[in-house]
Amino acid sequence: MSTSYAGCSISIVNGSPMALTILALLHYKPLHPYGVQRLIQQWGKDHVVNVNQRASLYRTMERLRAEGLIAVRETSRDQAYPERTVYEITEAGQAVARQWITVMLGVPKPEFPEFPAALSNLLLLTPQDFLATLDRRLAALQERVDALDESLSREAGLGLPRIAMLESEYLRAVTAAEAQWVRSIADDLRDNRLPWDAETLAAFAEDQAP
Amino acid sequence: MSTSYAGCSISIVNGSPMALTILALLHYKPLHPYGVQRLIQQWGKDHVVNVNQRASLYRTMERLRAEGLIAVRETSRDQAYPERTVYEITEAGQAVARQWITVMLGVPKPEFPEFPAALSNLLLLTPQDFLATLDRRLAALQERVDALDESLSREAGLGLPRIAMLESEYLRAVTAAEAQWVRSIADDLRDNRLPWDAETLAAFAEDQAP
DNA sequence: CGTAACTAGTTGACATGGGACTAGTCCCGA
DNA sequence: TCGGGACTAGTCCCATGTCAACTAGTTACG
Repeated sequence: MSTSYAGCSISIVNGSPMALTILALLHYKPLHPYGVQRLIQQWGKDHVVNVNQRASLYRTMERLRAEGLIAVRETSRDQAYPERTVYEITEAGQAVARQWITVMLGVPKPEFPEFPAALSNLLLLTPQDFLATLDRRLAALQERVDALDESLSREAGLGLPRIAMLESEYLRAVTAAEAQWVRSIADDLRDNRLPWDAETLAAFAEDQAP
Repeated sequence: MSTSYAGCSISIVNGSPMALTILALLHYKPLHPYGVQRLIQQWGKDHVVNVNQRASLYRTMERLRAEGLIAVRETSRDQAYPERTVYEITEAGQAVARQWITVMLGVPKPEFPEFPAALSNLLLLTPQDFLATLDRRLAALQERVDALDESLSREAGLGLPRIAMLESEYLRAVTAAEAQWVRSIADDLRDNRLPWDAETLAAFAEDQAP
């Protein structure tokens, strides 16, 4: 499951938050899938990895095993509990994890979030509806920022070093920026600094694609 | 394909950038799938909707048709070209589009981008590697901001009203915020304001999960 | 003692994204 | 005039991710 280009063999499996986090946790100690889930929740990382739906978790770990990045250490049956398969990371897994994290950090991935897509189809709404909706979003964003601030100061209170909180710091920064932008647009709209001429737009559309 | 709660029937199909954009374009005029793709590219919206892979486009339109949000207007065969199926929006489609856009604007969707996930597993890297990687990301982000600035000023030059450029404005704002954060972290790291004590972290991990 | 919540893992349906492939048409230059 | 490259239009497969439900045993609580 790997191709080689010019002698440099690269793994085909592409990184994902889920897969990287699993490798990182197994780097720390061998675990069974459910243990991975609990650790992620315990360390409060469930804001960066979607681990609430276990389906992806089990599927991803099976995939990593098939690729040889992790290996079964033991399958222990604790009384009548379902069988737990404990995995450990392989050397290949350690190398790939380092490779993935480098790419994920260094290359911003083009993503297609819903909000800008909705923004580009504003003509379907009235300015009044738009304004009300922006206010709803703003409130939700503000809540998120507050929650991040709280968890940041809680973790700082525990004496955690700053590098251990960078992901929350980052999320806080971009969420706050989004909130600020939304607020400025809402203000412009309220004060009539954002002319809403549906006709001009329609005319442009006619022009461009007859 | 719809459930009703307390008499208020809501559609099961959940919105997506792709689906909303299709409905919006068909609201403007009937089109066949390939025409939708061209129109999106022509209007420069391919930064907010991933339309380069046609597979999703055809699948989504088939789904919308099955749900009754769009309908086949005609299937015309232009000489020896493959058969083109032209779709038009239905009344249900218009209502659902308005509903979707309200939700997509008003409710920030929890997303799990790669960057924070990678940030939370920094221990796999050396500070030197991390710094080099941040610089790569910063350069890429700066390029994006420049490209957005350029397209904004080009569109403004054409006389397009500001509401027609909100999505680029938004992307510019959040991308610039991300770039600024990355730069500040890189600077802190360079000036040793970001202590990198792997041992302290490991000790914490031991404490929390024995 | 019963029921609710937790532990663990599984399954199926469905959506998205990337890449490749077919197959015909049109244009441009050697 | 012939061949290559670009465009038109649609299809298929694979990998991955998300949601929701289902099983089935365990612990806790009233």
